[in-house]
Amino acid sequence: MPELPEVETIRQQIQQSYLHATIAYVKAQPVRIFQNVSPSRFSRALKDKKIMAVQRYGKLMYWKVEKVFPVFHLGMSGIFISDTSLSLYPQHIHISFYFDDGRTLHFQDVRKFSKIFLYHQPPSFFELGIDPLSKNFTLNNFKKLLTLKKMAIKNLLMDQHIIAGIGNIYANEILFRSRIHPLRPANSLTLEEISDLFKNIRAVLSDAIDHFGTSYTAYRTIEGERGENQNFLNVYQKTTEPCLYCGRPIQKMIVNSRSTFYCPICQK
DNA sequence: TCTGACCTGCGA
DNA sequence: TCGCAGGTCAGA
Repeated sequence: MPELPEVETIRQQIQQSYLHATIAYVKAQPVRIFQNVSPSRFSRALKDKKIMAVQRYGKLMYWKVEKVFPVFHLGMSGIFISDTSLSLYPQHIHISFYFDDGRTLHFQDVRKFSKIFLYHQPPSFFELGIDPLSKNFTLNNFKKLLTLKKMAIKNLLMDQHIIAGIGNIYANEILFRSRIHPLRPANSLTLEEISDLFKNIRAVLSDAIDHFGTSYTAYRTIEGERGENQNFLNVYQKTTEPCLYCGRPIQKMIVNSRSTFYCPICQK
């Protein structure tokens, strides 16, 4: 599920509602999503601790909980839901955070592709590429990432080791807005195309955050509400619908085992 | 570079 | 019943 805009929406909501809240205790179920920590150790490490910060890097969200740092990768279907919306989604709850003010925040994941880590120092994310909404993501740095890379531009945009945060929905939308064919080798883009693509990466992701993310299937905000960005998509899941620019039908193909939507007329 | 595996639910 | 779904990784 969640790409950068959905994770950022969730991060903002958790920060708004739970920053400086104290976790009284945690109930964590024995599921495969725990990576470098057992559910019981995870629960013990957070008990009676205060959330000091809620951060995001790429598709990862992490909290500073006094001296420990839980890190959440939401996989395809991970969501956080508050106790007020729990009745809407009561199944597949893997972690419940009980706060000392009586509130509860639940982590749910139907498909169990999420990954939970716990660190005792600030995570570095050295294995990930540049976060496209960070200060480090400059046009010059982006140019350097593209040169010498023969791989298809869509694969490059989705490669988390190169750029951290873009998934299938937004890769499709960014390339459509930039009028670049998904299979173009990255090193074949002109300077003008690179500049346009750079702007559109930030614009598409920022617009999606403004719309609280895309709810195509599972994604919900912590209050159980759908995002709104699905109402603003131009190509994703729009096969046979008319292209915004030329009116010819949007087409679908498979790239790197992922459904890819594009306009064969406008995207060169 | 590609495929299958990991999971569950939904719609055709 | 089958294919597909916002992700990632190991192995061929």
